[in-house]
Amino acid sequence: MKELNPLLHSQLRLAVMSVLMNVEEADFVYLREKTESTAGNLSVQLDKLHAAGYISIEKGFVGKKTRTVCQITAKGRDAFEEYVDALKQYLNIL
Amino acid sequence: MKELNPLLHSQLRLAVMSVLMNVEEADFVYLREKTESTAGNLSVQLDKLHAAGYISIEKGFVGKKTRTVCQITAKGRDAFEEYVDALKQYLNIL
DNA sequence: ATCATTTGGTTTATACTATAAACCGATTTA
DNA sequence: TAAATCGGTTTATAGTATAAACCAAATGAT
Repeated sequence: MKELNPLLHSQLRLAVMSVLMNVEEADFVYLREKTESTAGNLSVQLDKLHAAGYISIEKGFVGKKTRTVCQITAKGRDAFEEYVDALKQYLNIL
Repeated sequence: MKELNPLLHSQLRLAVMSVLMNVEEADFVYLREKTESTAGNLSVQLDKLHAAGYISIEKGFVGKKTRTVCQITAKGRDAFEEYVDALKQYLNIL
């Protein structure tokens, strides 16, 4: 049986990736609201996705406020699709 | 966003449930081979599924050898289907 | 007959993970 | 000025997955 990429087999990271698959970019606040997660948890999981090269993270400013913008990378896209394929084996459906 | 049932959101438990969804019953050895897991890990995860009421476990004999037979329960079936539905949200593939 | 190996598991130790609480510096509001 | 809010990060902790170590019974080898 194919392995389920453990980096993606996590509720919050999967939710983040799912959002980023369907949008050009998303900032920290938007992701926190969309995934209904706490800022702490989100921060940690974004770091892991970034460390894996699955997303890019850019910190900038809007006026005087910081803004953290995330995008999925090509590698992240591939990994997500592979994860979905592997999952299909486990579910025997979809 | 719907929660992903943490009892099912585990690689091995999900694999076990997936097998049991498609077969009338399965014994320990078959599950170990089919899921390519170690006996220790499988034993622990079967207990958890049993404790949750998702599977039944019957220990008997074939000749002089012990045989542990598992079956998915109605509750397990429901939980599995709900898990799949929730997952679809995360994967955006309705 | 006895020693070693295999079979079918269970228990236990460990390393990893997810998560929220606590925190921080800057900014806005009172 | 003080207090509350915003946008996060760091850290402490509980929970989880996993394999290693173990066990008792059965089988195989000498």
